[in-house]
Amino acid sequence: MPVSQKTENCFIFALPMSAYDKIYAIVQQISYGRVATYGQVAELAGLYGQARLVGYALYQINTSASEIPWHRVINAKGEISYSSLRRGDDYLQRSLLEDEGIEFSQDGKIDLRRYQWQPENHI
DNA sequence: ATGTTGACCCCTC
DNA sequence: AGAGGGGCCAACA
Repeated sequence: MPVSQKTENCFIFALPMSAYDKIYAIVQQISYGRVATYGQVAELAGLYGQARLVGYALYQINTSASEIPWHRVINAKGEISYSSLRRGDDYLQRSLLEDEGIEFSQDGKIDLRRYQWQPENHI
């Protein structure tokens, strides 16, 4: 029984999903009080090397009242990615993370060794 | 149909 | 530690 290309790309999910849906599905799993990096989300979604796509996917949702914890995604340097395009949502992101007990260093960085989310191993 | 732009990442000086 | 460059690819003009 040959496996279709789409199914093969989608190692966690039974049905084919769009790249964005894969990204959202991963972000939804990030625990309270923890953070994941864009690259980490991409890789877990089966999109290795496409970290930029994660940023773009989150850009689509952060203004709407979404149940996706978009604020728990930061860059590989442990920083919030600031951009004027975000119209203040980047500053909101820091505030939301601090509300979850995450501490920032003086230069605005999060210690990934302390706060990075480790996904549960699935069988 | 190109060309440009990013909430990115990694490597090399 | 900071800059530069290549890779990535959907969205947009």
